[in-house]
Amino acid sequence: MNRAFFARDVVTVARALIGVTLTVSGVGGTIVETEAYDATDPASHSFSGPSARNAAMFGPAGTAYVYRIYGLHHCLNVTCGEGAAVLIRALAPTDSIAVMRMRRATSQPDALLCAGPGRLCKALGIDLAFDATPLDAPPFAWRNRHTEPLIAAGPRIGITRAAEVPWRFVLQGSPSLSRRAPPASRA
DNA sequence: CTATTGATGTTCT
DNA sequence: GAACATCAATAGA
Repeated sequence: MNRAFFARDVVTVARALIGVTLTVSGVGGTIVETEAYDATDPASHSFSGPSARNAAMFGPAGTAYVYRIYGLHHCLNVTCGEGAAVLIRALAPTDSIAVMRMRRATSQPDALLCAGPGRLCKALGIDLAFDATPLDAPPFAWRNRHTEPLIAAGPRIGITRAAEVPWRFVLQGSPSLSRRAPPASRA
């Protein structure tokens, strides 16, 4: 993935990331769930303008936006410029699964090691030190998908404002989603 | 299987 | 103070 890949419409990027494989220092998997947020969106951290926390969202496309949520967990986004970003919500583990299992300290099946934004960050070792760092350079690495995935769209998870906007995208049928696929699917 | 609750700290009003 | 792009453990059907 190069910088131009991320510097597009945020919904386009959110859909284009499904099926792409992301690793951090060689640990990771295939992206199966994303959500789009932009500056005109009441649910977005960027809606009320720049702040100390969301500065990365207003920086260049192709950087990480990492924030702490509920005091306990982290969430990873890829920025698309102009206050827009895609939240990476779930991966299907493929690379260095043993490392992810150790970091997560769980007996859950492999498929669930990165099934959720907080779980994903813990498995990949992502914390606030990664905020505002470039995504087109180590430790980040990307592998393009080679076939067009079957994507379903639905409402985003865990928000209260703009709760009906269908900007959550999932790889249909994946066992690694943070929740089941939305009922209404759209290609 | 679904529903509920506690943990925990930063950001925003 | 309240809200928060969450998770794991527990209780009940």
